[in-house]
Amino acid sequence: MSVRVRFAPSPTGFLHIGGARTALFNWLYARHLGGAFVLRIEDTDAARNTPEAVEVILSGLRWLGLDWDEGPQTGNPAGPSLGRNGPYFQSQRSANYRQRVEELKAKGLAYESDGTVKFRMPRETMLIPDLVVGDVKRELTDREAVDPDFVIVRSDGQPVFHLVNVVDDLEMGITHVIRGEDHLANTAKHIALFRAFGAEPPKYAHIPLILNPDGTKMSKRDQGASLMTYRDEGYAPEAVVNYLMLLGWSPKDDRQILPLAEVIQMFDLPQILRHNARFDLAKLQWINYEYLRTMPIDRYCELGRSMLQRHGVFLSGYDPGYVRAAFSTCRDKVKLLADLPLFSDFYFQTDIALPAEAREKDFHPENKERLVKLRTALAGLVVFDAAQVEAAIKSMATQLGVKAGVLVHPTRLACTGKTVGPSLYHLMEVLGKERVLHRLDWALK
RNA sequence: GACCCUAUCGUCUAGCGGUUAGGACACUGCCCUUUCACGGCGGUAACAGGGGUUCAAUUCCCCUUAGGGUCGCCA
Repeated sequence: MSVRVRFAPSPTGFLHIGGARTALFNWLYARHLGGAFVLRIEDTDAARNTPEAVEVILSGLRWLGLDWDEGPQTGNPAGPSLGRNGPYFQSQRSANYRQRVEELKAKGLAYESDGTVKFRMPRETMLIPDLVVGDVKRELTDREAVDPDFVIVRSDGQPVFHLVNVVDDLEMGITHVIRGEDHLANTAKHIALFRAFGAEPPKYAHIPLILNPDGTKMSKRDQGASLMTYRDEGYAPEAVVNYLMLLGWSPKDDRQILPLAEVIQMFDLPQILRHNARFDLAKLQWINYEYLRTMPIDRYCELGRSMLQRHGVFLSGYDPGYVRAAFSTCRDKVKLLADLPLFSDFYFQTDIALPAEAREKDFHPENKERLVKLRTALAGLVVFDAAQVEAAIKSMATQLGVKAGVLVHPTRLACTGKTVGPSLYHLMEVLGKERVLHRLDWALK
């Protein structure tokens, strides 16, 4: 039988970074085995469910590149979906749950109590086989020893998570449940439910959780818990995926940057580590930088354009070749795409404003005299490329008996309005002679 | 309170009885250098503690400690 896994998030309005990793591991396992990756929306809690909240999940998964074989295509519960095992919204499956509850009641395995329906949980130690953790013997807790039965239908008629989760996994033919370790203790309930339906439970794989840097549980409110903040701050999705897969899984050969295709080949459940991992932003940033500087330049431009746009810098009026050249000079200086506007916006401005203190420090009369001479030299260049510009500046410095830095610093300020940025010579080449001379004139006024 | 999981540098990890305990991030020294970076060559840094088993434990077992999770008419 072919493998079927699922990611079953609840639409809370955002996609948790830990949920994203759970989705990733499910996806990886499905792709590794050529199985199906099912997306199911657990929207039983009507109060906080909106189509928008579902869209957040869908767009998060799409952003990461985790495509699903079955599941909704939009946030609309009644909308289009992929696959023949739907509906994929629990809010659309009430009839299934009702029928299953009747089945349990008919078998004497569920009963009514205080307006609810409770499941008759076996009063015994349960063995939970787990592909990651191994066999777990789950004894009854003190409270369960008193009464192990649990509610499966609320007094308002709504079915509870444990019930719907099991019914859906059963009816959707899920073979492997890969989920966070926070569900491990609950699994005894789920196994009992499967058996009550006369079905064999799926294989379980409980993966460790992602903790905050200080080792506490990462909850919704914690900094960095939402996947989308990484997109907004300019992380490349391929880098986020790479980082996430390294939390609890390792290629065991010391590599940190791994092609996804290769990971799909290697990935398997038993090698997943059993202990929780702390989220390390510095490592993510490093990985992100590695991707940023090695990805195809067109991909880089795509990410860069949308980042600048979000910062109010519009590039539609500029030649694509110019934009590409401009971004190229920033590539190995910018670690986070969010910093790209700071490094590149001067390429897309007509007038450069000099900081007030720079006027006094770098454009005092003596320096202005030198810069006028440099301006003349630059104006005389036939080929205005980085090598020629560098040669011109250095020879002018020699001629004036000063260090190159004396000319370099003010020239950078005149061209970019900033003290940091791409390599000066290269940035001047990209700007072109005309813009450079114009900016020097402007600064020397 | 009960139950469950876990434990190698600060962090992510390699290790599956005998290793100078390896790599990466971070930190840091030097070099390179037009800013900022990159890069190159180094450095600091770990087997939580205590018992066993064994000729030999980071590795296997037990206990303690610590961290995390679960015991809902949340999911």
